[in-house]
Amino acid sequence: MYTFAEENYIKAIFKIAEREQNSVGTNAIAKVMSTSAASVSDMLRKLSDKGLIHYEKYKGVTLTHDGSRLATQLIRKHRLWEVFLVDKLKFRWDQVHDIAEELEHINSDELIRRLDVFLGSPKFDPHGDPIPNAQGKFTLRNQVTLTDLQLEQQGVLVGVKEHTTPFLEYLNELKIGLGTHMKIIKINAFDESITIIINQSQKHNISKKTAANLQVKVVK
Amino acid sequence: MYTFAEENYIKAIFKIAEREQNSVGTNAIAKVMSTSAASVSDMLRKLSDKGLIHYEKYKGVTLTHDGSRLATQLIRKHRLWEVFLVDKLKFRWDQVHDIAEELEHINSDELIRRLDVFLGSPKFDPHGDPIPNAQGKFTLRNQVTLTDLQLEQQGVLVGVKEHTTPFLEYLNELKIGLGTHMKIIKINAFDESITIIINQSQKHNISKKTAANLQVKVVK
DNA sequence: GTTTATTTTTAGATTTGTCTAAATTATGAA
DNA sequence: TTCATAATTTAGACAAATCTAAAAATAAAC
Repeated sequence: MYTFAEENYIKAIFKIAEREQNSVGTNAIAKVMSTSAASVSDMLRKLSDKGLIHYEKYKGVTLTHDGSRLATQLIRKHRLWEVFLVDKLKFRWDQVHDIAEELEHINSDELIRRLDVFLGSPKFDPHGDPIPNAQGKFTLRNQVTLTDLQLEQQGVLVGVKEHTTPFLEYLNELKIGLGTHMKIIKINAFDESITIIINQSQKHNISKKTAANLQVKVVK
Repeated sequence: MYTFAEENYIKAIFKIAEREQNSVGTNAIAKVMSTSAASVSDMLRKLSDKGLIHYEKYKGVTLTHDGSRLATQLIRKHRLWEVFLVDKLKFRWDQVHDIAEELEHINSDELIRRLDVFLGSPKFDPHGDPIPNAQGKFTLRNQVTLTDLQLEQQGVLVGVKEHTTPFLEYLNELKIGLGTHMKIIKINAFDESITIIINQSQKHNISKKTAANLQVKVVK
C-alpha cells in the first residue's frame, strides 16, 4: 500500500514523462508538486526503495513497471470518478477535478470494477481524456489541436488539454463543450488568434493559447 | 480542515458517548481505536486545542458543538456512501463498511448534497441505521431487539447492531436481511436461544447473542 | 484511611513528509 | 577548459501521529 503523497508523486512523474519523453528531473517534479527540490529528492529515494522508480542521483527518474501500473490505475480511478460526478451527480466539467483528486486514492479494486460497470465502461472522461482499462491500456483517437487546422477546415471538440476551472469556465461562457462543431473562418497573422464559428451559428475570436488547448477530430 | 486521524477519533468518541451517556474515558477510546492510551492522550490534547472536545485531564471528554457536528456529518457521509455501494454498485451489505470508512473522509459538501439527491435522500443505510440529515438530526423509529419479543410475537427486521463481516455473512446464510419477517416460536430456558420462523417458512434456532443484535419493528 | 490496582498522562523515540540553507554535481558559455 | 550558473542532493529541523516505558493521579479494596 502506498501513501497519498507517494501516489501523487508517481502520478506527477507519469504526467511529466508523458510529454517530456526522456527521464524526469527533480525540478520538473518540484514544480508540478508545488514543493521544493529538496523535498522531491527525499521522496525519490523512498520511491526508489519501494521499487516504483528507477533512480540514479543527478540523473533523473523513470517509472518502473510497478510505478507505471500504479500511475495508470490512479488515472483510471480519477477519470472514472469524474464520469460518475458529471454523468450521475450532474456536476459541471469544471467542478470535478479536485473531488476526483481525492476519490482516486480510495483503495478497492472491487469498487473500481463495479463503478466501471455502473458507468457503462466509459472510454473517455468529461474532458475527453481516455480512461485506461484495467490493464492500463489507453484508447487512442485521431485528434489534433485546433491550431493544426487550416482555414475553412472543420472539427468537433473531443478533448481539452487544460483542466483548470478558469479555462473550463471560459469555454462554458463561449458555449463550447465536448461535441461542439467548429469551423475556422479566419486566422489572424498579427496575434495568431483565430476566428471560429461554433455549431454553425455563433462566431468567436479565440487566442492561439486557447486554441492550442482544444483537441478536435477533423470532419470533412 | 481535519486530518483522517482526528476525524476517526471524533467518530469514536461520538459512538462511545452514544452508549455510555456520561463522559468518555481515555481507555475506552484506545480500545475502539486499537491504539495505546498514551496515543489517545496525545490526540485528546490536540482535539481540545482545535475546539472539538471538552477536555480536563483525568476527567474524560465530551464533544463540543463543533465536535458533535463533525461526528454526525461523518456518519451521514459514511451511511450515504453505503447506500450508494449497495443500491447502485450492488455490493452486499457485508462488503461496504471498509470502503465507506475511506469514502467518508472525502471533503466536499456539494458532493454529499448531490449524492443525497442522487440516492433519493434515504433515511436509513443498508444495515438499517438512520442517516442524519444535513443538520445532524437522526430519524427515530419504533424498534426493539429481538430478545425483547415474547413467545408468538412477530417482527420485521429493520436494523442490525453489529456490522462485522462474520455476523452479516451468518445472516446471509440464514437468508435474514432487512425486511425479513420473524416470529418467535420457542424460547429455550437452558441457553436462552430462541427459535424463530422467518418469512412464514424457514425455522431457525439462534443464540441470544445473535438475537440481541437484531432490531425489529413489532407487527401485530 | 492506607494500600493496591487501575487509569491516565508525561517523557523520550520513531516514521513520514515537509522545510530552509548549504554543499555538491552537472551543464553551458566564453 | 575553466568558470559561472543551474540542477540536485545533503544536513538539520519541524509537525503529525504513533510507540514503549515510566510517572502521576484516581478509584477500589481491605
